Amino acid sequence: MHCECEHCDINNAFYGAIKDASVERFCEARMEFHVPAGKKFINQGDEIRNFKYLKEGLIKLHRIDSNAREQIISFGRPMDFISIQNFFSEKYYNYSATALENSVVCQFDMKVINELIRTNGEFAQKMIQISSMALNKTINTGLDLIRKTMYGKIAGIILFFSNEIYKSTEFDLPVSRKEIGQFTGLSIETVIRVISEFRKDGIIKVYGKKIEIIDKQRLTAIIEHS
Amino acid sequence: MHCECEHCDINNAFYGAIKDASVERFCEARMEFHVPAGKKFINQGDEIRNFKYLKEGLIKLHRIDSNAREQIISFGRPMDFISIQNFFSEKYYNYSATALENSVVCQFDMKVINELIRTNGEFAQKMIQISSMALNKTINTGLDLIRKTMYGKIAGIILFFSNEIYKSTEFDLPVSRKEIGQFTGLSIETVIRVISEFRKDGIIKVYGKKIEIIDKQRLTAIIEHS
DNA sequence: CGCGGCTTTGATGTTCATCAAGTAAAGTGG
DNA sequence: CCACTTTACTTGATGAACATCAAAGCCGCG
Repeated sequence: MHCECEHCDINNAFYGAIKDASVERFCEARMEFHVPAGKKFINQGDEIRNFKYLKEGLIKLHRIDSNAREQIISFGRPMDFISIQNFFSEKYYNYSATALENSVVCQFDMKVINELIRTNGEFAQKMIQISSMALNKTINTGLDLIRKTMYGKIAGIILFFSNEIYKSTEFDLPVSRKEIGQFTGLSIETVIRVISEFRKDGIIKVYGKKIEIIDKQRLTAIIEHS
Repeated sequence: MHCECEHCDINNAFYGAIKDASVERFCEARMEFHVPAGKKFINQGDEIRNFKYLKEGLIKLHRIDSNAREQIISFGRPMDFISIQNFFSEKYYNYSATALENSVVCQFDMKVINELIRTNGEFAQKMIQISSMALNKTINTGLDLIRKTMYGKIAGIILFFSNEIYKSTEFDLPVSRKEIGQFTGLSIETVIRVISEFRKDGIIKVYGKKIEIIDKQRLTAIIEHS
């Protein structure tokens, strides 16, 4: 049987550490499945049985906070490791994962990953590096969210989708106003009001979910000085 | 030469993975130094040359945010890995570290750590686990801080020092009102006002830096419901 | 059709920052 | 040792940032 992993993007970026024979083993332990937009595929409280990463699509990681409010932790893109957050330190997921767009998820048995870490030093190093990057990113985005005003927060998430996800000044928002609120910590109404103000000020154009950025420089300035 | 690491707390919790001969090597690569309270021993922008952990004392990790404001990221306790945050993914520190109490820091050369990860699977696994726990903790405390009201935030930090650091209902705050503001995202005046209110309501007693918790239950309730 | 969820706008009130002013404590130089 | 600055702390007054409540339009879906 031919192994598809050899041609996978992930392989080049990450499994480069795994040589020849190991790739075969890895491949066999792999399972790939499609998740339609809107479907939740990890439930907060689920036992962690395997290691998942996102091959294609867009997802959100979210949880119920101590006040029983839904809260979005982060967005996941292709190449992101979905399970990294507490895979190695907890027994149960303390967050849920839901697809925002049709997505493809790959997963491996825990044992295979753990064995690789123990037996393949290069692999272990890569893993630590990725975990470290994730921590770093989380700290930065988290800390930034604390201090910014509502304008800075909304400008930030618009530019995030524009720059990081869609690489275009015109795109369909993959999240509802409510979800933007859940991510930024703002109420729905505040989210809507800020978006409306940006529209009235000619910074963006809005057609329902569709956003067109008119004055990117001003959006950036709002973030900086907020 | 006799190796002191054998009797170090850290050794039991972490270096248990390192057997016999390796401990010697580890020990030789180790450097230990004292940091007096108030002294900054890592500067944001410094090159990362070695791996540090806190042996004794209390420190803060802090940074200058995008608005040139000082911001406290987290507090570090004995057994905490100071360098974990971006040791494995960045070349320069993106945060500073300052001692809040007289502290003792141990450090190792990067090469030794990296070599151990590559050659000692068990060590690598421990490292990933610790990194994962740090990420997990950061996410939880960070996300919690976003949503809470000023009462919840202040109650939270008081209970943090009481429960996690000093294990007592009576202790000297190791941070100024200003630093509490830098950690919680509140202004100094707000911090002071909330502390005053807690005092007037008979929840705590305050003598300058000294805090005595009178009604712990109520403090906890404030956090929960805030 | 009617129902529920998402969106929008307005009115109102709470939470919090900022400005201003003053006190206390602690170091600094003569 | 005292005048002197500096730093931490405190309180009040004011306004800005934001949540909440209420009402209504829109849209997809059974």
